[in-house]
Amino acid sequence: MPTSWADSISAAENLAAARPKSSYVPPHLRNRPASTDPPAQASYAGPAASSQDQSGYGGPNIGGSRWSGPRNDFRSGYGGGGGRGGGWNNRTGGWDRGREREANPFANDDAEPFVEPENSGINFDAYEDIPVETSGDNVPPPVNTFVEIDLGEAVNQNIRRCKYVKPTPVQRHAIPIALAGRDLMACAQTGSGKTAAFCFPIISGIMRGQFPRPPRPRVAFPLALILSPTRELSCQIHDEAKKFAYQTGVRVVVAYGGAPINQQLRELERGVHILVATPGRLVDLLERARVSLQMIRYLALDEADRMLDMGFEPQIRKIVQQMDMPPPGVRQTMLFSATFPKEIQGLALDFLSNYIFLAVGRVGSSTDLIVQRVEYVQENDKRSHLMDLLHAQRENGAHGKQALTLVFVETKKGADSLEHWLCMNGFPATAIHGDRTQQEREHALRSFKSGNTPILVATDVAARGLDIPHVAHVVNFDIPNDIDDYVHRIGRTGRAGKTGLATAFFNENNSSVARALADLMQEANQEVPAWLSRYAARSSHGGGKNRRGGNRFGGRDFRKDSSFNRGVTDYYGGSNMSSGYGAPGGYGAAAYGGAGVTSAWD
DNA sequence: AAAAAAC
Repeated sequence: MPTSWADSISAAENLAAARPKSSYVPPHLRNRPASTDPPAQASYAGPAASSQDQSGYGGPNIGGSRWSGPRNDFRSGYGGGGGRGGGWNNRTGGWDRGREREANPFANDDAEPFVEPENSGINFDAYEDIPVETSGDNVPPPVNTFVEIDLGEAVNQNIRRCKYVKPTPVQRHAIPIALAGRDLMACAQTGSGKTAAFCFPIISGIMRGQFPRPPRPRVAFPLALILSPTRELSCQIHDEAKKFAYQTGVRVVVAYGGAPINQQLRELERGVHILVATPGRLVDLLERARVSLQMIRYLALDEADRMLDMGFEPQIRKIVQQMDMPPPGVRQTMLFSATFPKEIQGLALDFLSNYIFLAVGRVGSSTDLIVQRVEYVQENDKRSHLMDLLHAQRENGAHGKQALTLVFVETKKGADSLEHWLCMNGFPATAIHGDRTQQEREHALRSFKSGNTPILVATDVAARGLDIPHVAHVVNFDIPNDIDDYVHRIGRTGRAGKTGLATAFFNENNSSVARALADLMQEANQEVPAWLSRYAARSSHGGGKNRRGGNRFGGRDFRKDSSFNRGVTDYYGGSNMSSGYGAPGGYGAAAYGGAGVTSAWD
């Protein structure tokens, strides 16, 4: 009986030699010339395995629990050999044809409307000193290159297609941890490359692993679940994951609210390995019994602190603890959060098993890539001041296109009225916020990304995680009351090692964040206006919620606190602190490639 | 106080 894809491969090759017209060929071998014959009986778990062979979750470290018991009831496999629905290839007739029909997710990458200015190569130096801290039991050592991690040829090829040259700090540490099968609590911000950090190990694990067939048709049994707080973020993770999984045979499906559910249901019925979802829609699908979590082996929660802020905790706990998802230890869980407050610590305790803690220093604010400006602007002068800024940068556009400007406001109403006002005054603006329909939201985002509408007015729906290349300028028209939101907002520019500009309109209404703002700017080596320092000194109620006590990280491993001591001496093993990439000789300049090379910063 | 999210 095949126990892994590797075994399946040799079995398939033997079969191919004997019966060239009707052999099963594992998906990742199918670009081999000799293996292009149509499979007669595609099976996800292996070649024509009998139902007796489908033994539970099968992992070596999982035996003994009810989750690994023999399953005799699986019929309709991922390969789509039997049953209606539930399979992969009911529509396309076979793996190969399915693969041919897989849209090329890289197709639009060359259609960029923007021309890179010269000398815009990635500023890797800016990341050299990003501090990284790990702690936990037997932490796998970090890697320095993608080559060291063998993710398989198909994934390696996708890494090249993505033009990733070297892993980011969070990837260097998180990928080996995840590949070792360990649970992970990572404090890292968007922009740190974490999407790839959790996608690569999941894809690799699904390719290598052996899984039972889905037990029922018309119900989706994903092997991996990725939860994220906003619809747009889910879309973005889905788009990226499809690139990483291109031609691996691993199928990625996204489900989120605001969009017609029927199309999502059809996609799910065609088979799904990795499901990316927002919590609300997923709960809906679970209650309709169209998705089952009983085969989940990988769970990733992105922007966990944001999800809790948004009141998702009940839904998340329902999904993770009250449906049919395997418990911690059986599944592998990765929890990503920009900060590590009590509530997240609680989730970590409940969702993770003997996890490794990983903290990566702040990206957006701690580098010099983003020039931060604060200007004193009275409430009534904000619009005309914004107009001045927009006029001033009109000349900066290339090829008749204006540089992209993202304007953050506090309220949905404010977003509507500012968009309207800009348009009335001849500025090509659009807006995105939670009261717009999903269609409007996606249209606004596309129009902005393409440069057709180079001004986007947004609420915090767009503050976190969204990766919009080429945003030259972020304007905090209204300064958020939470300095973390400010950090996330300005992080929409200065992406992928490019420089960016962030301007904030400050007045009396913002005095409560004056201190935090001044400190943050100082930490990022920005010029702090004297008047802001005076505000900061005046409202010196420091030590507020967002003071981090000089910690450059979003949080620390609370298990190391003396108050969290369960009497297990040295159980959590050593703590490693590594600053930057270590030996400078480790990275030849040649590795960075020429101009236009992008890194794996997401 | 506002933002986000299922129908």
